[in-house]
Amino acid sequence: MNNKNPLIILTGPTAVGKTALSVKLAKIIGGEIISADSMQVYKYMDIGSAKIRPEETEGIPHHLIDVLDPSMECNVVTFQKMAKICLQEIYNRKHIPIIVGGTGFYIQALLYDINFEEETDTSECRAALEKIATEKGSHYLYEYLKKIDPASAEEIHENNQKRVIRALEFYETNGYPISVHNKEQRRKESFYNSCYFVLNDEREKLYKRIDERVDVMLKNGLLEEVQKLKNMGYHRGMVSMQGLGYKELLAYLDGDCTFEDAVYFIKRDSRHFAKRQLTWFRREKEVLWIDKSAFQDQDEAILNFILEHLKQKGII
RNA sequence: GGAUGGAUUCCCGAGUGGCCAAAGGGGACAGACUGUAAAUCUGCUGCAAAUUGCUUCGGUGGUUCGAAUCCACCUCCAUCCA
Repeated sequence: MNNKNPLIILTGPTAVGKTALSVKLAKIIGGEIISADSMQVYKYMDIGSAKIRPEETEGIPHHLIDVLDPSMECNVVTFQKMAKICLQEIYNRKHIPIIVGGTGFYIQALLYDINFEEETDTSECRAALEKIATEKGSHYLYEYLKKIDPASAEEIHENNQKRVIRALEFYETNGYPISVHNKEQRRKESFYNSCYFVLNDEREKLYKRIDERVDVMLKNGLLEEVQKLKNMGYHRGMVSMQGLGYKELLAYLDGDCTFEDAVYFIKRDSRHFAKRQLTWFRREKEVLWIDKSAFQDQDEAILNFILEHLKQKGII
């Protein structure tokens, strides 16, 4: 048998219907939900991040939602740390953890227990590199990367300044190339006895649902929510305000585009985001795809499929 | 009824005789991703095949060695004058 701890992952592109399904699943198997969502971690960002409402949880514990102030910066490492603590507590309660959310990178970090080097504050180093980039151009930085870490330079496109800077930053704070670190971490096997489900639907239906959901969010007061955040002092420079729906509406409120444009951008970028999520999940190993249309959108049938696999794995 | 402007590849839009399957943008599609990941970045987009061939620029004819580009007529759209 398997002496690894059980872990269920239920993910999929934005707006497929993860949340509703996850609550049903949790009720059946006695699970607790850990959100793997880079925006739902933040407080006050309720409508735009499609956060579950208290009355919808039906008593199922939800973790890592509303835990950070939007002025803080959430990243994979902080997520991983918080999630591991949650997991331990859930195991202590003899419950089964269900990871629900669309941030593939966060899920990966947790599932493979990727080891991130302990780094002290790198913001100074990063700022210095960003300064060089604006002064001397990103090409200059890329040439530098070629010298100190040719393997990374090979993989990272010159135009991808953020990742070039991160590779440089890693080298300067840890003293060895990030490509070496990544190579080691890539070899890892799943740390848990896991079942990784990706809920998906026909592209056309998914896109339609995304567009409609944006309209619903607007109707439910998304603009007011963003205005409130703006009034509280949160601004576009913050990581939290990079979220879909937030950055566009902030641009509108700052007078950089019309309201119609902002809505158009939110819808379009959400669709693009869904595509990127799908690309990510396709690359993950041992993923169980759930095509909603193959189940005629019947939650019961989908749940049976899930339960079947959980039994096979000995999780339930 | 008259005058003028326009109709370009999925969309917007450049192109005004050869260097044009046609700039650029958008969308669509595909991909990368290991401390910003709802971020950031890349590729691709007429059809079929090794260098090539075939079908495209509202329609039909014409001029020309050669036309998306010039001419004629027609259709539709926009604005203006009646």
